[in-house]
Amino acid sequence: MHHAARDLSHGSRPSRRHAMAAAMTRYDPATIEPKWQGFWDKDDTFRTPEGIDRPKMYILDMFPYPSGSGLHVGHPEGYTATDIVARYRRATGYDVLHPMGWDAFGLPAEQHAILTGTHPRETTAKNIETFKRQLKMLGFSYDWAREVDTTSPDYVKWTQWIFLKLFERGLAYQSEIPVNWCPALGTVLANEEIVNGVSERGGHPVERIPLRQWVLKITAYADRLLEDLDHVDWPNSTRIMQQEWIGRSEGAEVEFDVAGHDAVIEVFTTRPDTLFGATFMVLAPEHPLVEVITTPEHRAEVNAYVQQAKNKSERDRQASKEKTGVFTGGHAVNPVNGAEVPVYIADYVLWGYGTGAIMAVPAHDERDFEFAKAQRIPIVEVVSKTGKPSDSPLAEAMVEDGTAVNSGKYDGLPTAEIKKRITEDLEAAGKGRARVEYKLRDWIFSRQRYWGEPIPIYFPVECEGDPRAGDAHVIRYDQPMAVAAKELPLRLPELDDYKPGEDPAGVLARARDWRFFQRDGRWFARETNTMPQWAGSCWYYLRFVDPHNAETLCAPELAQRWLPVDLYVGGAEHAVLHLLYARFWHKVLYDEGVVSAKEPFKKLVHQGMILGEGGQKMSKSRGNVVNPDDIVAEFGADSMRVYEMFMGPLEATKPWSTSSIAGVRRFLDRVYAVAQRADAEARPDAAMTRLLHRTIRKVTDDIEGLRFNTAISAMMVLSNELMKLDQVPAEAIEVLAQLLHPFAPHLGEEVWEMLGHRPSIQEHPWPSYDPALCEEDEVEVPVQVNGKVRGRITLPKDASQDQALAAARELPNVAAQLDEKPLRKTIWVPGKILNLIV
RNA sequence: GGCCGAGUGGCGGAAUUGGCAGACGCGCCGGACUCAAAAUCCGGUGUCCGCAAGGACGUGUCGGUUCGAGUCCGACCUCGGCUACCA
Repeated sequence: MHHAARDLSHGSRPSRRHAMAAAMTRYDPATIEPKWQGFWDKDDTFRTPEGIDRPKMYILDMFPYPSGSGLHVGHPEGYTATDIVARYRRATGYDVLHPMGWDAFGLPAEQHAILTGTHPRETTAKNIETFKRQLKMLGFSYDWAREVDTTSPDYVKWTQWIFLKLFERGLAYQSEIPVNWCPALGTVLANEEIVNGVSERGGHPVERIPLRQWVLKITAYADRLLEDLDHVDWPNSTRIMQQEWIGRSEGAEVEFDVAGHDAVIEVFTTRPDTLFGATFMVLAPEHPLVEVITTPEHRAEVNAYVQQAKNKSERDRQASKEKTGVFTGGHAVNPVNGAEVPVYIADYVLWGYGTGAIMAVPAHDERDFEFAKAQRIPIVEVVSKTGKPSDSPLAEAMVEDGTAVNSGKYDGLPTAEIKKRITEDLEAAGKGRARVEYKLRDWIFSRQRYWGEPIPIYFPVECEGDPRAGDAHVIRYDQPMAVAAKELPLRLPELDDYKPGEDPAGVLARARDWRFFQRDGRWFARETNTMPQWAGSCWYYLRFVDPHNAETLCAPELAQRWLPVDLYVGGAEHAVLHLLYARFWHKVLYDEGVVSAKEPFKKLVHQGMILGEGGQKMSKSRGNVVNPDDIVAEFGADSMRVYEMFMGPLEATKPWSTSSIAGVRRFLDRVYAVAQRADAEARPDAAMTRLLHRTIRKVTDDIEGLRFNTAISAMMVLSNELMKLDQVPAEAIEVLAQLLHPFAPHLGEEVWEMLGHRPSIQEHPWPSYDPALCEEDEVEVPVQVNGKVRGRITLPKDASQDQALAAARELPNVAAQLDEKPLRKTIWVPGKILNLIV
């Protein structure tokens, strides 16, 4: 244990007499919590140290979107967890970076602006103020000098700077692509922002129209994003989700000549080994060859199907799993055997993946099997488990590996082998080659909104007069030009009206004075799209490292000092999108030389959801929302913090219980009460010494393992034992205060001060334990007969089997059993159990 | 349908490596203090049988491995989250 921490030389030394004589004061969080929050502010207790001689620890929360409704009880869960680790690490000699900021661009403030005319900037500032007040009220040890706000011009400048780097590297490009246009929201949505065919926010219908968009080439980083998942300490489920999202698959592209046309249908398949079983082909309805190969007698039917597929919303496509499609009348030639197979169109083939066309092998693909059944297309088995073709027709698709059959010269080869051989042969014949496909698509990066970062690009304008006056003009979108870095940030124009218009160019298109400008006598037009909300959160962890740097987004030596983030805590809902986008930008910045760590977040933990009292999701409509302001007013911030950590494992979903938080408050009341009885003369006896050491060990280990619920339980046990003492050793209270302070920092500081020490408690070294003092001299060991406990014996901790057996024979219960039957076997696990088999 | 996770008292949960199931807290019951109540403190509290000593049963279900299973293996049931025609 650290003896320096017991220096009682200054301040009032609490004596037993003193404590007994003075009237006991009640624990009053409403007084002590503001007191210590004021002290921390004045003392600058949580400023991030700037030296480099001590080990560093970067502990980060997913920063919140400051919504109008203020903090939810779910927020403090993760924030308390990281705060405990931050305070614990400071006390154990680390330089800690623990910052907080605001992901403040976003639709709600803009929607509010549309309704009320209030500028989103004002709404956002007000909401930030509320959030910050609430976070301060909870006593989190953030270094507020590093606060960042993604909407501040200073921050936007660097978000735009990163965009320019992406543009320079060819990773940001424009594309005229069918996008998810949501008329109600007046914007385009990313695939991820659509759930069940309607917008994630608001549930509005979404239609697909072709529009010019900015797209980020995240697919160029697919392999690195995949491979580096092996080097992060993340929840397995999250790594799997990212792997599946990236969706790498190895296969081959194969060319099928179209019979009677000078055209080729290119397909991607992961099963080139099943080529001999390809009994038909399917094109996506959007495939350009549909026009070419459709025969006159099928044209009407095909056109109708294409039209129907176009009108079908994503939701309708998903609603039915039934395989529909029509025959085009065209045929294609299988390159391995020259067979002519019919070509269909069907909407189960997606235009956005692979080549938008497949070779269909009904015998070995469930979807093709269903389609073939519906269309009465022959099914040819080319893989079998036994190495021989089946006697009866297949009842379902056989999708597993096996041995090739009905495949000409490849018969008898195992699946892996024929895949390789057939791909090589196709390549030699110029009819195919190995190919890797990803589910991951490039990231549609533009939004037609106001409250986002303007994309720092402009275009030449061909115009006879003044485009601001509405004179006819042509914007040369094919000649995008980067805004000069020294002109950043490119600020948003002021508007009177934020309503989305019918113009898919976005709200900013209406700000003509902003949009058009003249330079050297020529007109130019700014990009009117803004960035999606993800942009700011892609790199905020980096800005926290060097938040006020005006020269660069983050000095490389500081990035080197602090990155990667050692512990990142946030909701599982960001398992894919935010975490994948941030990793992508990080890797670009790595290539750019800004950061030297390959991955931004080393260890990641998702806190679980907090449900309402009844076990239901908290929601306004259920009326079961718990407001942190109310809880703090009634029980105090420390009770709220300790309760949220005591509810259960950090990662678990768990229901709120107001009577349980009252129990936690009683625990803190008792700590405060017993602290007033601290006696500097009293010494802990052997049993208390052992308990102290064991508690230090348990709490230390549990904090490191993020098992806060069991750490709190151990401290409750300690305080219960201290309550029983007539004379309470001050050194025991010191230990309790130190162990408790990361969880209940205000009470920790208060007790520390009551003991006569100078604040802050976290500047005093964390207590250490002696493993030898944790051990009992004697252990109580259960005695089993035939696996059932029949009694207990108390033995020295290193007792032998013979000693144990002798002691066991003394137990009447055991002796009776042993008298009846002979002892056949003895199992002795020292210190754990004695099991006698009779 | 696929993937991931979880099923333990009235409730939240504990048991980190196969070794006393139910730590700690809530709730409930009893007691002390009080004229009384609240607060606080003390004791009890898995279920069943028993006056008791004690015994039987018990970690979603069924089976297996083991001296011994909440923990390991196999099959299944239920709940939650994510995902959903990616060739």
